[in-house]
Amino acid sequence: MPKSESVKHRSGCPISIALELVGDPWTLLIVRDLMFKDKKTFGEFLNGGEGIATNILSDRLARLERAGIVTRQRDVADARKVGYRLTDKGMDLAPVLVDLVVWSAKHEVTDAPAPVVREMRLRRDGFLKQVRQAWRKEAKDA
Amino acid sequence: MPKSESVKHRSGCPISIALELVGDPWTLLIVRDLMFKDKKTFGEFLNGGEGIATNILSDRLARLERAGIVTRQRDVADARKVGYRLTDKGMDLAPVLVDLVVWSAKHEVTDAPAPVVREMRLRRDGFLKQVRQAWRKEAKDA
DNA sequence: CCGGATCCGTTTCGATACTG
DNA sequence: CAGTATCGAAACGGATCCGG
Repeated sequence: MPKSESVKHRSGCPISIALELVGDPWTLLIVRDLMFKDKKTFGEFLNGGEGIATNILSDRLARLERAGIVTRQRDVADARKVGYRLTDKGMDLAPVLVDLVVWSAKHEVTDAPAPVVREMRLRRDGFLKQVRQAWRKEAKDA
Repeated sequence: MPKSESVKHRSGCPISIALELVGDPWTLLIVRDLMFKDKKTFGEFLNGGEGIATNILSDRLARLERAGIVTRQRDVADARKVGYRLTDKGMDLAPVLVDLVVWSAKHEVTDAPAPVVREMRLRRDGFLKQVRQAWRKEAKDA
């Protein structure tokens, strides 16, 4: 299984997608938790990802760190605590996640359409800007 | 592993994503081949997906069909040939795929930035409309 | 030949138990 | 709290076989 697949468009242009991160469900869930929620620690992912095993979580966090999508840092106050944070590269995945949430809400998930989903769909650009801004703000606080 | 994961946003809204299709790399490749290229048949996916085994391909196509993302139909002229086609639900994945291609081009793939990627990024809405139109046209021809 | 189905050795996953 | 170790179960991939 190659990491990214490159093929020829009929017009002759390569259309490649990186698979190793999006090709895995757990990875997606972690990125989503980091992006749209306040989850930052191992334990929070454990409860939020709903059913992920500790070894899998550990492995995926390591992969994401190696891929430059998240950074890992010990809490200066509490040395036991470890915090994860999306990098700029990781935040660039926001459009993908947003589209995915919107698609899921339309076709798969039976929940009543949440206001957040409506905003994602109707004010996409604004929503993305807002998420990015919140991320930057959090960086300064830390 | 649940099919879709629903959690609470800090504002109290559920943010769910369907995982069974995007969580798998092969599935994504097949959808991409269907969407952006002319690939339609089993054999074309085999060569295009670059390295997928026949049993895996068969399984993924069946899953996609069950999920209502592709349809399967025998060629009326040549009974040996089988064609696959994206449904409307499948075409709704275009935004996700486009974002993914753009992200990959920026962060992962070393290829020179293709003109198609530029168009996806700079004229996103127009590109999506164009893809959808081509899909509709193909439906009429068949 | 095309479009798969089946079998099988190998790899990976994931639940639980355990450790610092 | 933040992970490792272990081990059975599942998925993968390669080859081969089969029906039209």
